[in-house]
Amino acid sequence: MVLKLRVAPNRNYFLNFLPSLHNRYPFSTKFLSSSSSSSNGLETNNNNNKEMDFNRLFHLSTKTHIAKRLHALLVVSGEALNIFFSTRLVNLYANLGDITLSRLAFDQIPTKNIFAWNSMISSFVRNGCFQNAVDCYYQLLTTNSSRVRPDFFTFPVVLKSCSCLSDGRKIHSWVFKMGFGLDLFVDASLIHMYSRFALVGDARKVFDEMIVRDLGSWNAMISGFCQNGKAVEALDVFREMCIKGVKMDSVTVSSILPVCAPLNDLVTGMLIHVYVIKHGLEYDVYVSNGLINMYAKFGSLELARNVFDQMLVRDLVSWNSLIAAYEQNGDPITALGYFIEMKQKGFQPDVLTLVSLASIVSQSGNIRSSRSVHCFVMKRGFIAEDIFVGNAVVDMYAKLGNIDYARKVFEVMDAKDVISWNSLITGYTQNALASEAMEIYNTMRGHEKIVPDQGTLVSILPAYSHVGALQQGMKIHGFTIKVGLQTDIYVGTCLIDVYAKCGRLNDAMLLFGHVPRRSSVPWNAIIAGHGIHGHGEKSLYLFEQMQEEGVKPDHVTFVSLLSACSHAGLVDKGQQCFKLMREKYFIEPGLKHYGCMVDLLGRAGQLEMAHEFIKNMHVRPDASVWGALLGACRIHGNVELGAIVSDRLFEVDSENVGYYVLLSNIYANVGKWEGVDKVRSLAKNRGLKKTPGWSSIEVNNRVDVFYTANRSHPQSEAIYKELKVLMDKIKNIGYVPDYSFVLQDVEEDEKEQILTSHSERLAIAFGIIITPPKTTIHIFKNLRVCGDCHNATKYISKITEREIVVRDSNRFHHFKDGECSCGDYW
DNA sequence: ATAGGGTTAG
Repeated sequence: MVLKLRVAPNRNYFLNFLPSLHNRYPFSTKFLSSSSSSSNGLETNNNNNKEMDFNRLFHLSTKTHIAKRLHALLVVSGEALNIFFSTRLVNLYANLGDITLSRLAFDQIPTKNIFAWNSMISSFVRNGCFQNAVDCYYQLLTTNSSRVRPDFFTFPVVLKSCSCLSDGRKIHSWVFKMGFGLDLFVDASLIHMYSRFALVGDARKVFDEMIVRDLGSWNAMISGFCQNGKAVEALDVFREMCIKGVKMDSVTVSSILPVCAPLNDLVTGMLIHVYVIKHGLEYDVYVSNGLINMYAKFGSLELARNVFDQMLVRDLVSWNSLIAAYEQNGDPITALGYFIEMKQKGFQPDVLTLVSLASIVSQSGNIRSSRSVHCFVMKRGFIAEDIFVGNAVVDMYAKLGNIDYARKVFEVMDAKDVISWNSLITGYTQNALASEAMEIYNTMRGHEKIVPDQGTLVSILPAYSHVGALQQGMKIHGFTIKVGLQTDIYVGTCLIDVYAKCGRLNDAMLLFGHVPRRSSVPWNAIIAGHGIHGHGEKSLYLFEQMQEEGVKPDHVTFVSLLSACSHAGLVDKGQQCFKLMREKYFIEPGLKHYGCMVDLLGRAGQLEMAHEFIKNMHVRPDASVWGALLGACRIHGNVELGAIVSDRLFEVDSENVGYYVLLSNIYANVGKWEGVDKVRSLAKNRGLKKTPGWSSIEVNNRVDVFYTANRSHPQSEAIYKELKVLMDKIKNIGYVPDYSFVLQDVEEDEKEQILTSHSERLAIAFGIIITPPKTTIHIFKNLRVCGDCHNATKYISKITEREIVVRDSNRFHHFKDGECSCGDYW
């Protein structure tokens, strides 16, 4: 049967009559020779309409299998060798995303002209095969035919595919030698290429040497600056372009929009939006996506959402941008809603979606969802491939407090950059695992390629503050000066915190004088620093000064301030601050503020008032609030209220051993041993173990740690001997052991032994042995300092004529000449 | 039949 094509074939013809051909292989020359004469061959109408018919077929080929049938048809009709059609096939397959077939079609062309070469090269580029594109270009250069030379069309594509700078420079010199340098397209590509390798200077040089420029040239230069973070230069070129009367288009707009936020220039952004609406550019997805991102960065979620709603066509970037907009503005619930909607609309999440998703999960604190995100990411192998996703997952687990998982993911990642390390270090610091943070930081310093940045310092410094590692902190201080980060407010603030928490308040103050202080961040640190040293009046003074300098206090400022008041016993001032916070600065108190207030009233002995205060709270009190009141009950020996409070406390947190210890303290203090037993068995039944108390001291760049009643330290014997001598001496001048701090119901001499082996005393004795006379001793204790140790230390400071600075989990105690800076109020 | 310049991240 012979088919005669009297009319141009349509889509149905294509689909219904050609499957057998397609199955037999589109490129076979055997098939070609047999088909031109034999039974199942096709005859095309050999008239002048032939080309038009194939043109239609090219247009109809929207899927690879249809394209293959067209290819087969070309073969059987003897047109496969036609250079026009075969070149179009190369492009057709490439546009359908099948670069292998495209390449095959190209290879089948016996005599390739420059059109064919250009098509092949650009096909590679369109499919992201940049190396193949460059290889193909070099192949073109070495081809025998002297007629086939690169032309104006060749260079733009090749430049786009340069994966390294040396290729780019080589091609630039070719362009120059062959005289293609004055072409608008070629020059725009050169500008683009140099910008991609962060050589904006070279790009600018090409731009400046251009005699004629079109919109594409301006766009290339503007985007070159934008993508290298040179926002000001980008806007300058943009303005110059406007002055020259060149009208911007959607490409200009989508390049320039991302620099509005870094420049904090919402006005320019909105003016561009107006222009966009006026010229109907909003129907371009790039433009609308750019607008969504810009508004999101300014926190204008409604405007971002408006742009999104008005879009006729949305792509993955639109969805990602909207999801990230809500996620980054602290609304994970809405963000998650859009993620679900996006999936319902059939969009496949990509790496950027997952980065947002990980943050959504950590913000909403949902541990179960974190597992599914992790699985999702693993299934696609993203963790190994994409540093961004891996880091986001590490960060997610760290923020959820699941630091072991964070560590596991970190270790599975193939490639790690400085952010990966920072995320893990921050994870450890924020979960109060300072020594692990320090260990990771030290490992990181072992990798030469990883250079610590601002984020690294901000992640490790709080660990040093936490354990009082002054010398390590000072090392970092030196480093910041070396790399020019000493004026960075975040690093500066962390250093202020380190000095303050290591007992060097003067140094902290000195540093405060050198850090830019227009933001509340350094103020909060220095106010808190004075607070933990018991200098409440100074904190209040600094707060006054802050207001005078026009710096707006935030909720952290008030936490620092209120806790400063509570440490110094400034009850009235504290209450005034609390009032000021709400009435002048319209800050609603959070749990931390309430906790400070309860602490403030409770320590001052206003237990009932504190209790009333809790009852009137606007939010549900958590363990820290009840814990503050329980602590006050301990100080003032109020057993009845203590029992009531602990009931409330164990309702919200039954896991924290510290509170059981506190309650048993209250009972032990008044000799109610049955109460002590009850609490102890309660804690035991719940499987809780007492946190071991330890104290540390940093001498000569090393930190020695002492555990209560432990004799494993190499100088243990000398330490206990020294303690014996000290105890005898201070008893002579009036020290009387206070056995109420001993929880065990044992004989008196045993009680004294227990008190003497408290970790802070071991550390102090060690300090006295190892440092020269009259040196100040700095001790760090992980729990609160024991009342009897506090008393003993006062006497020790007197007889040894030493200053002893003890930092416990709550505040500082400066012992000097038989007195403590806290005035026994803590 | 072939060409340049564009949006999202930890």
